[in-house]
Amino acid sequence: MRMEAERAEIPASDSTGVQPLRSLEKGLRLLELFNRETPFLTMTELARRSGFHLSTIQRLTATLCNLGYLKRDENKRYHLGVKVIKLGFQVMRTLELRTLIRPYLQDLFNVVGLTVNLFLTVDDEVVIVERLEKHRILQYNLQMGSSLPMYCTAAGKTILSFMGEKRAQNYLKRVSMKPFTPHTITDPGKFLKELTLSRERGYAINTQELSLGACAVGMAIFDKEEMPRGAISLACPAQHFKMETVIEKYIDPLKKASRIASQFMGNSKE
Amino acid sequence: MRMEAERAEIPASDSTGVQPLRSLEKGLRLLELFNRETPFLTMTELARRSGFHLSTIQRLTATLCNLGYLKRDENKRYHLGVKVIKLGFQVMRTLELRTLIRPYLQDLFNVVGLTVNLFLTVDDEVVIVERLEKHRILQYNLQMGSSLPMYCTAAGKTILSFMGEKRAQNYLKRVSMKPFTPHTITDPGKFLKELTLSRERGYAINTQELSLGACAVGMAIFDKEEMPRGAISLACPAQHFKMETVIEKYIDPLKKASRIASQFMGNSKE
DNA sequence: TTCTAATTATCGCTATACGATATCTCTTGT
DNA sequence: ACAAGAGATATCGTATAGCGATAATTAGAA
Repeated sequence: MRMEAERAEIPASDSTGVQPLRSLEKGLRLLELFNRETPFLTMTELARRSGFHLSTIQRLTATLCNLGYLKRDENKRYHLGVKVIKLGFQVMRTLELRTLIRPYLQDLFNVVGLTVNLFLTVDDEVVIVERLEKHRILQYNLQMGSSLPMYCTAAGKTILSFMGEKRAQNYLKRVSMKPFTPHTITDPGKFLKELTLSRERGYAINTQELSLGACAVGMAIFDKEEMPRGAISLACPAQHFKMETVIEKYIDPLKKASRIASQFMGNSKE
Repeated sequence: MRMEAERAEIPASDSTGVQPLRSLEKGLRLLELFNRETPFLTMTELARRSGFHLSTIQRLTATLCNLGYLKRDENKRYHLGVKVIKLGFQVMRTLELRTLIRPYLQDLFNVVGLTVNLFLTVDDEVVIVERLEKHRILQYNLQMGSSLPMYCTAAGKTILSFMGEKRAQNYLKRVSMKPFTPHTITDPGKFLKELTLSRERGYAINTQELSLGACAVGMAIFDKEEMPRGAISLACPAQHFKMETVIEKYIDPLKKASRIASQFMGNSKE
């Protein structure tokens, strides 16, 4: 019975008829449990968070440790192994979009003189894939590879706004809207209203919702199916820039860059 | 029979009595096949390179695609998925040594005024875990997370020099010493001689062996078992600096930093 | 077109991964 | 110091998940 419940958490592979490999799925799920909030996890914590049987955790951790994907410290806490880094950076090299769009981002950067970010969607977050930094404003040390929530970033919000009401609502069910600053939107109703507004005008704004003193405007990037896959955002310190003037002055170059990026993703609209 | 041969490639988990999970191992092995030389691989190529049965590849790729760890382009070539990035950067955040040693690397950087790199060993390569860049000299765009061969880097050579004759020889059996420049050492015998020299003086030198115009000196970092686990290196453009004077002037601060790093790794020598 | 190579789908067998349980190792409180 | 409890390891019989073979399909090349 408990076993059934466990299985239920991993939906069957539906994209193809090939049977999915359960232990591989579980192993990767386990790796994903290590994040900013919980970089160190013990066996029982892993069991609790994953829902997997403790014996399963034993086998998974042993295997992952052997391969260098997990390490264990003297307190028997596990953390991700250095080996994972190599994979991570291999992806950065591979990402076609990133290399293709880079010169255009540089152009954008030269024109606007603000921090330029290229985001891609991963699960329920956005990951910085390219970044040209102007001002050091954030509390956080953002860099390429950093992943951020969608509900408090301009990039995430514009992406969500184009995913459709249904999907946005499901997103809100999944995540908890933890307030990063007093400006963080934590009310789902209010958030959905702003998504509508964002979709209508074609861009989303973040006013100090992730980090005090930091504002941004983001425009989505679409693939060939017209689905938002990522976004480009301009970020600036709140005290030196008025968002309205930033938008008025720079929305066109931003639009241009995001359209080019969309084209690189196979989008051919207009 | 063929099955047996396949199994033989994955040695049994020996660190603990727990049985290893074959399909998890295979899945991760598959991901590791994607590297700088071969960022895109088709199913049959994967089968060839891994030695796994084609049916196995089917299952592995399907599972990994579902989870977002692999993507497939329109030509049915697979490449690593964006999801891997998140894991990669989570490691960077987690790495204790990196955060602990950072201020000391900054000190070192201020004193020497050369590019400072912190490397950790991963498999048969060294991975840049922290980097303070002074001169833009390399052909390659090195950055945090980049992985490099050991046989043509100061960091890799000093690490190898302290791993013991036996292990160094095994290393040489595994890797092919592809020449990056005319200065790259490609003769195993000559290389082993230099390792001996490096061990005796306590540091290794790289004279344009990876990239023309780039020199470096590296010192190893040891863990509590006196095993080299990484290295700190100073890099500079060859035409503006004489290696002998660099070493004479800066070997002491470099030694100091690498000793502190060793202490952070639990090493308590002297 | 035909031939070849690669990809996708199907299936029965058995090694494999499963969960339960027992043992061992800690920490914590009395 | 000892007991109690929680957590980590080891063991084991069983069911099933993953295995390889092979067939069917598609895509390219000649």
